[in-house]
Amino acid sequence: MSQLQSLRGMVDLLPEQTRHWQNVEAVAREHFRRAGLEEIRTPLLEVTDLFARGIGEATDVVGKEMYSFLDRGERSCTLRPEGTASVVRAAIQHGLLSQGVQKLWYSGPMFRYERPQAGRQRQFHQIGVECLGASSARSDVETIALAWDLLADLGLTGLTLELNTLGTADDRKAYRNTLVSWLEERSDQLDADSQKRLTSNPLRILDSKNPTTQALLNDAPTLQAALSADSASRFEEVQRLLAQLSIPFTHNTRLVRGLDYYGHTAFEITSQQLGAQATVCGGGRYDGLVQQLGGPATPAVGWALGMERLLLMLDSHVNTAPDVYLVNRGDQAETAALGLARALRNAGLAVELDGSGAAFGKQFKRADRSGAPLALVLGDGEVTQGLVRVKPLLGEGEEQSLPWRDPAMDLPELLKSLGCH
RNA sequence: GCGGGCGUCGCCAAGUGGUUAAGGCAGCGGCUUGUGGCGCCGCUAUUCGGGGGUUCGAAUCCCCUCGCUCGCCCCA
Repeated sequence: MSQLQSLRGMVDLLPEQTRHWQNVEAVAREHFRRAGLEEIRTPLLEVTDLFARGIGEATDVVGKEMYSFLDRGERSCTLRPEGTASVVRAAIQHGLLSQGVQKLWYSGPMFRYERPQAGRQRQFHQIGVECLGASSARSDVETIALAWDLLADLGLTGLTLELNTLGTADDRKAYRNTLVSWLEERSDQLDADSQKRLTSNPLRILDSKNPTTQALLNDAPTLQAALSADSASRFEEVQRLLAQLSIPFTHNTRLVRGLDYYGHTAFEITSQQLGAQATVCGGGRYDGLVQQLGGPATPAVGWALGMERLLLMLDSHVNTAPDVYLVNRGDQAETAALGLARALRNAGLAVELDGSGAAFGKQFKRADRSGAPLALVLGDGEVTQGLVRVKPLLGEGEEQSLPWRDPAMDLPELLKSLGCH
């Protein structure tokens, strides 16, 4: 293929898509504003060590999916594969954590070197929320509710909130041992992948998609049973508060997280519409991360949602029709139209200026297709008379001629008739 | 990293060894410098993702390669 094209898994967003993106971003921003969150923007490129220490050396994300390279100063750099580590790094670096609870949101591209498929790209985009410094079950639920309400407001239906607790690091360690010994006795019934995970990452076996493995797991010991009393009652509280807010959820005891920093509350919001990559939003509590990255012990909870996956589910129609379509033809008219379009735009109208100089008939066809409710018609005749014709395009309605000679002088009347103030 | 499916114009798509590569949509021009959503006419692929091979002859068969796509894995 000699044609230049984008790198595998790196996708262009054309106008047809960017309209939808902007819509989602605007709704999200509004929800964040109401919830008292502020935006943080961090670099796309970070020191590799940040992710190795933050996400976990043993995870797939760090182990085989990062875009890492040496820069000209021989530093190992990595294109961020997720947002949380960077946000935490920035909060530590700038002393934000000594200024009370930090409620932050971010959005932007993330990079993971994976085989692309439905809902999965190498450059993908997340919108995320991090709440640093809050430890209560209430803050977990407030954070979850923010995600839930945002998705609902975007018009998404058929979503499931899956909830679980991962307990404390000690809880997981204890559970890991019981699970491994239980599974080892039955390792002949496990699929090949899961047998491998028995040593590398046993908890991942819980969310295996292999049906026979899943069937086997029905009788396996649960993390639930291995929970300390504190962890268990904390989880009870989270569930109670969600019920209080009438947010439906299912307790999925097999829900685990791929990133090492999660503990206690973990959740995913999933949809059947998405194919294999069903999770549109995922997150949870990560009380140990800040300290692990060299900051003060700070409890935290957050989530991230995948823009591409979200947009796969959205079939909204965004109206991009201009307010008026300016039909113009003739030497004087074409010059005058340029000035009129500019003046109207500066007054706040969306004006599509036909630049073709084509026959009036052609221009009217385009005016119709543009979806504009009104056409303004300017020919040399109008210009000499100091007029512009205003013609309704949708339905019937009278065409009228309005005076227009100089934008600064005559615009108010014209605008008024166009429905502007 | 492993498996399946697919690659003909910006989009959809016919063609499955015989040679001028259908058609539709969109676009552009014209009928129509003066009123549209309709209609009619014309233009828009020296080429079938790329390279090599078989053949008198290839978009059609073979090999390699690139890409897309779906699933595993992983995750948002």
